This record gives sequence, structure tokens and C-alpha cells, in this order.
Amino acid sequence: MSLATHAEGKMARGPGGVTSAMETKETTIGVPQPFSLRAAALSHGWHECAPIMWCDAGRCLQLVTRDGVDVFRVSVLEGRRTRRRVSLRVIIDGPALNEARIERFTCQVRTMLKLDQDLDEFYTICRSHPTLYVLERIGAGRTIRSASMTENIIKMICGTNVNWNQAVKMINRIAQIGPIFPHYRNLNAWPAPREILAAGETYLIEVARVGYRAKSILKLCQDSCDGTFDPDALDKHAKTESSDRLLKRLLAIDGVGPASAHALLSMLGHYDHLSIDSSTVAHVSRVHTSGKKPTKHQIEAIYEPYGRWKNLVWWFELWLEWDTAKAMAAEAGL
DNA sequence: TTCCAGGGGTAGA
DNA sequence: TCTACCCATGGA
Repeated sequence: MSLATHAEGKMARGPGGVTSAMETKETTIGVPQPFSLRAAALSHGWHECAPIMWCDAGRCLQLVTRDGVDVFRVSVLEGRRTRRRVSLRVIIDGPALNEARIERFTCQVRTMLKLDQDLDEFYTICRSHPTLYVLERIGAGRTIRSASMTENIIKMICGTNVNWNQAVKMINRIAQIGPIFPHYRNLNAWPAPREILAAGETYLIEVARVGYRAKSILKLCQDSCDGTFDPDALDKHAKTESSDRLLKRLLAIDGVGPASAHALLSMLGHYDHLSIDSSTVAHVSRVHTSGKKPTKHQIEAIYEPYGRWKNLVWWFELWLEWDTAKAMAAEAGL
């Protein structure tokens, strides 16, 4: 891991109002090809939701994150690209940047972009797929998530039964509960469960406008604080448990039903359960059933041949219909 | 005004 | 297990 560093003139406020010098440090992560940071960042709508941002002009993924009471900005850019590997530059701004913190934030980036997942088998499927064969050329195939599963679950609950723009507004208003990174547009890190609890049902309903979802969000935060349920332990379970076992854990969460649970399962790197929602039905109707509304069983049958990659196959079939994906395909000469 | 969106919970059959 | 209905919200 290479490391470059310099201290900036700015000061950051620490515990008890004590200030410490803002620093900037940079490290790199090597990613095997095929990989495009832009394709991963724009793989679905999470990049529109604080504290994650994508700057298309600068081709930069940004995250406001925290360690204890300190708040940091993490910027990720593509560096050197060879035939085999892409180098990612990870630039961290914040106070008291020691090795442990840099390692912690680098791990967050790896988790968000699922960089440790081997997609060779998925790309083999894509090569003989009528539309997905372009993914390898674009460098697409990885989907973005938030580093914390607590954050992913709350965002998923906000996305139920609303159009996406409305979900983004709910999520961004919840994010405003979190501590501010004062040196860059006053953006917030994602709030801890205890901070959401402190903001209370009044904030969630009257400010964040999450409606009936407030009770589910507060219960998740309460269970997390009590130690009754640790959402972030799901990442540990995902390494050893079957998808069915993980699914049971996810479905036990208030406000998480089959569609959300299957999407969350994908965030944990398990793609063997289809996330069937209104967009799935619309996509399958357009692409597979000649405009006829398909049943759940028909959708399952269509994607069954893709085995443990079925949810990733369906998602990227839909993704390739988006204008951003079409533009990336055009740039790749496809 | 009505419908619906990147659904979930619950009651009743 | 399946179906119907209700749940807040806000854009179209």
C-alpha cells in the first residue's frame, strides 16, 4: 500500500471543541480487470444518497464517513490502468489520520465496491448472454453498497412503495442527522443508530417524511443499540452462512419483506434470490414476455438458468436499458 | 382527484 | 400459502 501525505492549513473540531490539523493522505487499491469505477458507482441509485456522492465530471466517488467523533471525506478516483489491473486512488481528508484510520477507510471502500468478490463465473455467463456480453468491455458488473449494513437496511426501508426520487429525499434528510464534515459543503456522515433514536419519530415523520416507515427504522436502531440485533454482523455471517439462512435473518427485520431482503442479500454478495419488485415486472414484461405482465413464477423460471448469479443477471439486464449504461457502451465502442 | 411507485404487514380464507 | 386491504408520501 503506497502512502502519500501532507497537512492542510485547515483545522478540524475534535472532542470537547479541541481542534486538530486537517490532513490529506492518499493510498491506492489494486483492482483486477474488468473494472470501471464509474460503472460501479452508477450501478444503481445509491450514489444519489448521502453520504455517498458521484461527481461525473471529475469521475470521483466521494464518501463522508466517521471514526469516533471525527468526520472524514474519502475520495476515490481511477489511477493507472493496465490490461490486467486498475489502480484506485483513495484520498482521505480529515483530522489525525493514522495508519489504523487509513486502513479502516480503505476497507470501507473495498466493501462499498465489493472489490474482494470474484466475478469470473458471472462474466463467463455474460459472454454468452444476448445483452450482458458488453459488461466485460465496459468494466461493469460490480454494484455499489454502503459500507454499513445498518445504513443499507434503513435506505432500503425508505425505498419501499415510493418512487425513487422520493426515497432519495427521505434518505438524504435522515443523513442530515449525522455529524458534519465542515470543510466541504457541510455534508454529513451517516448517523449512528443512537443519533437517529435521539432525533426521534417526530424528526423522521415531520422532517424526513418517511411516514409509516419511521417505526421500522426506529426499531432497527433500538435493536442495534440494545444489542438485540446487530445489522453489521450480517457481513460476517455472509462469509459462512447459506443464502437461505441469511434470508431468514433479513426477513426477521421489521419493514424488510421479500423484495428488500433479496436486494440486501445481493449487497452481501449472495445473488441466488431474485429481487422481484415493480421494476422487475416492468423489465421482464418489456424484454421477455412481449409486453404481457409476467407472474412471479414466470420471472423465476426466466432467470433460473443463471443459478447463483440470477439476481445480478436480471439487475444488469435492466441497467443496460439506462441511458448512463448506453453511454458507457457507446464510449467502449459497442 | 386519482393513480402509483425500486413494498410490507396483517387478517382471513 | 394466497389474496385483499391498509399503510404515508408526493409526483404525474
